[in-house]
Amino acid sequence: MSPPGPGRPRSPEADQAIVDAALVVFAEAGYEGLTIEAVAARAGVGKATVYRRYPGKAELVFHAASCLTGGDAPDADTGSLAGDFRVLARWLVHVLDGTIAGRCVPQLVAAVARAPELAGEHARFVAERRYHAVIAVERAMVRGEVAPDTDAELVADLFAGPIFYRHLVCRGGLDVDYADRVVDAVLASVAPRVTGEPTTVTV
Amino acid sequence: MSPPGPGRPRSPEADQAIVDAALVVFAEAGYEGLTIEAVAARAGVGKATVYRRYPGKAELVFHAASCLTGGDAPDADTGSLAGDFRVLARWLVHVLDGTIAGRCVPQLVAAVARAPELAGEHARFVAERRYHAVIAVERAMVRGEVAPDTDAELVADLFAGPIFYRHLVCRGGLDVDYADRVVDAVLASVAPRVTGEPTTVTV
DNA sequence: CGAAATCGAAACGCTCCCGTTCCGCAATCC
DNA sequence: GGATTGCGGAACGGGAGCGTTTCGATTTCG
Repeated sequence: MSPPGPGRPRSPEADQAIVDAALVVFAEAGYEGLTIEAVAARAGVGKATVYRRYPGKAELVFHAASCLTGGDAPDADTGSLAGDFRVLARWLVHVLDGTIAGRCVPQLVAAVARAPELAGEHARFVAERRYHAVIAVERAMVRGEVAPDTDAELVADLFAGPIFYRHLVCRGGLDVDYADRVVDAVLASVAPRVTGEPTTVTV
Repeated sequence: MSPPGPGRPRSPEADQAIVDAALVVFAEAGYEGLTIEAVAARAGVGKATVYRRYPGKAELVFHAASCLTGGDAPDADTGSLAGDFRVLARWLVHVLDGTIAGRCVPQLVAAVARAPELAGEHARFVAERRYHAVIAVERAMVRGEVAPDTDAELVADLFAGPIFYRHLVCRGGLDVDYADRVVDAVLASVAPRVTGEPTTVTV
């Protein structure tokens, strides 16, 4: 398929330009609003050049989505849960607020709601980020920083939830300071209770 | 406009059927995918009956969105922050998981990203729910259940964030049990520290 | 050099939706 | 009863996007 038959090989520049353009158009217009013509125009490419690579809109969007990444995850093993969380939270804020991936997320969320075939890519994108937080919690468990029965998945939600919530629902107010405050709050909730004084506030 | 000139008055049943149908179609197809024809068909109504009420798609969606509500908020003044939060969290889960409003939220999130005129309605919908959590925290401050310098807005995010996150990003796993676990974690993070033993886990 | 496949660009027929306009009937006011 | 308005349904012209097909020029392999 790719390796050389005779004839002119496909332009890698066009490959990349099409994917980039597709992500930009997707972020701006959503799945329904994305047209092949718009992508081709933005990429500076003929429509045929797009159709030569993808059978149709669905495949184009699917492949572009699979190229979505916020860049490589930082190595967040700082030695303490607080340090790890701080790195991860700031990274997440950067991905959501400073990359094309962040602008695609709202559209992706909506698209997944009605295009089950996109659900896989979406789950991958999310799990990729979620994974780091879960690992950090498990490292903290080994160190005894948190209770051994801590629910790492829940903690990951507590930590990513408010940041996504601000990005998606509240629109903005997403900065390093906010990330740090969320981290502090989550750390407080997983800090081991002082022995003998459970401080139960519940009814 | 509405009150009686001569002639047949507009059918209230059609009014309601159009709004209901618009919300269902919006939840399934999103703003770009919503067509007047689909709404009219789902409402069991002629296209002209829709156009007699709304100049076009934008106004229809806008009005339908302004009718969005998860039902009346429960009176959540239970006397303790834990009780208030439990009621609010369960109510939020119900709204997101059991009403048309919940199914519209993902589409609304995406639509707001490119239709600034919807941002107002979206902000209203969110603030309406956020308000209750902030009030609950302020009541708890008065009672001395939480520190007087607690950031009520942040706590509201900690509490709503993970639930929206599950609903929007993780897709599912949203139930009463999850709501309760989030509430417990948030309560732990705002619980006053035992005096003299700050239990700082940070580096 | 010749064959083959790509390139950007333009045009094609097709389908779908928009917004409008009719129709015949029903409901309401004067 | 007569005028007026709304009803559901069907049709219309116009525009937009799809997916395909051309075109002439370019780039690579054999």
